[in-house]
Amino acid sequence: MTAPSRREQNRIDREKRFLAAALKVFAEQGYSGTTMDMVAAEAGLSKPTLYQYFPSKEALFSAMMSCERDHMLEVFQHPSGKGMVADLVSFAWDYADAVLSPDLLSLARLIIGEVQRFPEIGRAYQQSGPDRLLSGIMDYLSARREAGDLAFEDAELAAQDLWGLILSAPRTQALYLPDTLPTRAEIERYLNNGLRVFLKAYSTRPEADLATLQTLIGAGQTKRGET
Amino acid sequence: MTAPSRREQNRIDREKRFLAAALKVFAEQGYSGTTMDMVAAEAGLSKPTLYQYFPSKEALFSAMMSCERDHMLEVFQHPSGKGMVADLVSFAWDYADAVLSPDLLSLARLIIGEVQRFPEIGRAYQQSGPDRLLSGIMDYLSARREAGDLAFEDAELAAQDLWGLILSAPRTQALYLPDTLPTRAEIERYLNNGLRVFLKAYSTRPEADLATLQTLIGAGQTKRGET
Amino acid sequence: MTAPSRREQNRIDREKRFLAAALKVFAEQGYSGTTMDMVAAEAGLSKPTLYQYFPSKEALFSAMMSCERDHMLEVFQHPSGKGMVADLVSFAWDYADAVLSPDLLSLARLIIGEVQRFPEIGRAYQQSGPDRLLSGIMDYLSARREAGDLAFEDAELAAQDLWGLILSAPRTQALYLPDTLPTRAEIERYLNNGLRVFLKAYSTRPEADLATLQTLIGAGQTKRGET
Amino acid sequence: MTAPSRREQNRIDREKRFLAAALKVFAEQGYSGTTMDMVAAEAGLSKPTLYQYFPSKEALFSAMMSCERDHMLEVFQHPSGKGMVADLVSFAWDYADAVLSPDLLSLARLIIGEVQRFPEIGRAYQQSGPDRLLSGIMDYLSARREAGDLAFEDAELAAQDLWGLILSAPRTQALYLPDTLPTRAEIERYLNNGLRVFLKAYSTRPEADLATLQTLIGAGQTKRGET
DNA sequence: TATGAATGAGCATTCATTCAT
DNA sequence: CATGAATGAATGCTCATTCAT
Repeated sequence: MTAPSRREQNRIDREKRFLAAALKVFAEQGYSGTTMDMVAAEAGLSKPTLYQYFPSKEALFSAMMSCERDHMLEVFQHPSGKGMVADLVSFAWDYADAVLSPDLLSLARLIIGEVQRFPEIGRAYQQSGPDRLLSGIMDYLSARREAGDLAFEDAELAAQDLWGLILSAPRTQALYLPDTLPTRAEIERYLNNGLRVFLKAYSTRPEADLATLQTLIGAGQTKRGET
Repeated sequence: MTAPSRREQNRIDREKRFLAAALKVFAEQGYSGTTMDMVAAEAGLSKPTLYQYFPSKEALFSAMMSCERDHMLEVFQHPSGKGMVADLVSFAWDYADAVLSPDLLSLARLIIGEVQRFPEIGRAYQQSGPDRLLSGIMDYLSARREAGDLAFEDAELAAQDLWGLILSAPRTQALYLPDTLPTRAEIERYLNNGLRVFLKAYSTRPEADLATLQTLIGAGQTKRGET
Repeated sequence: MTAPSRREQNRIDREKRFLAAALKVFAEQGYSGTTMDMVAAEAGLSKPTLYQYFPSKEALFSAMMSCERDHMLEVFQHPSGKGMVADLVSFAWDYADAVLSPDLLSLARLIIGEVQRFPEIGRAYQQSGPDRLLSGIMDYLSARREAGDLAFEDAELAAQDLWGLILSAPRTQALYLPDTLPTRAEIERYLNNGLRVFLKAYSTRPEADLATLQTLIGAGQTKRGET
Repeated sequence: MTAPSRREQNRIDREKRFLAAALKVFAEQGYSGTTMDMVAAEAGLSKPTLYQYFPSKEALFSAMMSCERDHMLEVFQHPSGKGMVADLVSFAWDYADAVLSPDLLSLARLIIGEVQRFPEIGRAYQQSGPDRLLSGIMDYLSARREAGDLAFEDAELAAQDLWGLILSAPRTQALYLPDTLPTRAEIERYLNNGLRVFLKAYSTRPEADLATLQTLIGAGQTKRGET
């Protein structure tokens, strides 16, 4: 495993700069609204250099999307070990932070807006983002079913229910209203309510879990630090 | 009430043709990706004629959006009178048919993709589409709470939960995968599951309602005709 | 000589309206900057009607120019009979009023600006405007030479000298500075000075004539009413 | 003082080519009649390249005008030292050559034709062309008055008289008849006559000066080489 | 006859892409 | 290798001109 030469390193740096610039500009302006000049300028390099790294606008777009797909994997968290309700609260906040972050929302808007022209990208994003997230949830929920904490037949449906209860409303709204991100308080409202419904429907001992949830809420443990 | 002259009628027809063409092309290509030539060609008329009706690309886009917003109001249904579970099943299919129709999905993708450049349009769509739908659900659920069938504190959250349980998953997927619309069977799966969870969490007599739901499902009454 | 029918009269009226509109718009916007829509709108009629009277933009332009050429003939005055100096003063003011009128200046700018593309029009204007004016001056000056009041060999040169002394400076300036027409006082200054030089150079009794001029100036008879 | 790099030189060359092309095409076609394609083609370069140098048609027009205004300053001459009459003859020919050159006439027509749409340009031209020329004449005439050769009160009027006597007629005609420039003989006729009238009116010893003028004319010294 | 409506051709301007340095 | 400079092919929009009513 030889260390990359200085030249090679330089090359990689530039590529990253172009990809970061592309992400920013494409997310802000959309595919057709983005010009190669904008990307080059944002990267602080020249247009021919950009073309040396990516042979066309479309290639740049695809490469940027692949790159983002890779980045997205890092969202998933491990259970805290403080019990299911605490785990779910923790997961929920992690998902909310990720899914409602301005950057990811911009990216999602971009993909949704361009998906008819680049169907592969929609599929790729679906597989690497939502699908992976969903399967992470599924794994956890299945483990809890094994542990006797939850009861359900179809883990996928249960996971989708959790996601839908917790994040569907704020995310849909955030997609349509880019200048009014939900506040922490609003997120908390959706989150607590969603978890409550989820536990009512899926917990094997709903009263206890709802009480625990209430405790966590009362203790302010569901609230995260303001930005 | 004079009938519109032939001239006037012609004018209205052409305007409609342009708006329909604009909807199609904008939905397929996005705002920047759409050219006035494309719209004119799709409408079977010439570009200067298009400009006689709409003074700019942006005006055409806005007019098309207003027009679509007006169309969207017609979705709402009245309760069937056959009981709450039957009502909910009926509502659910109506919403699913509307929300998952290719045309409305295309329009939603367009709006989401352009919302950073046209924030007003996102707001307008939110108000005339989702908000109105949500308030329709809220009204019905509140009535049922009055009737003692449901129990909840916050009608808005309850309505959002219903929507999120039933349609969040297929709609999110449909947004990302434009060429693979969910089948009726898949929709049915989400729908039945969502209603089950909703009833478990919100019904004042969950067992009875779940049984009713099961009956409706067993009787195939939740399935609608294939396209 | 039958009177024109009402139809015919209507036709002539419309033509005049179009020509007047064309004069106004062409003078303001230049040839290329003028659109047939502008002319039709200014005339309060429709574009096809305009085309019924003039088969093309160029034809309209030429017709308007011919029409204006005909109008220009009416400027010339007859001697007042109060003596040469009074005549010259009177002529000078008449010329100044005509040549420095905003409308004629606009027309002159239009012709000068378009003369490379429409050389005939420059020639036509030259013949019907300046040339005719010049020959009027020549006739008067020649008569005065016959009467022994003036001495010169070449009447054309004498006439051009008179014109150049009196109007060259304010007219040149007015052509270049369309928003600052010379005031009556400025015109008077050029005019009195020009006449003085002319008389010094051409009069057979310069002292007497200069004294007369001084008298007229002193009596304020060279000043005309302010606009 | 570093020499400009080859790149820089190239840039300057191209800019000059564009400006020269713009002068030619604008002068021939007027502002609205000129297309950026024409200018680019005349310069032998492409339209986008033209836009790289000048961000808009209007900017190109203004830049060209500024450039021409700078060129105009070089016309002024110094007295020959052979006496006032010889000086005036020399001046007169210099002015005539400049003012009646096809290029300057074209430029003047362009400015006059566009001055209503670009009033600043008319003012700028007036200041850098005619005003400067006039003040040069005024200075010389004032010096001669100091020397006792001329008598007048208002130097500006005297200078304008000189200009008007000498050049008003041929220049006015040349503006209107672009394809028939005055011949040298015609210019000479206007010139000699104008100087004669000027000396008659302003010289302190008219007979002597007129005789000198006659001598210079007789000696053919007022004639310049044919083009 | 007069006009609302329609359009082919063009114009200012921009963009993805390539070449020469 | 990196870049300033160049361009063919659009793109939004307009105009002179024509048709159908």
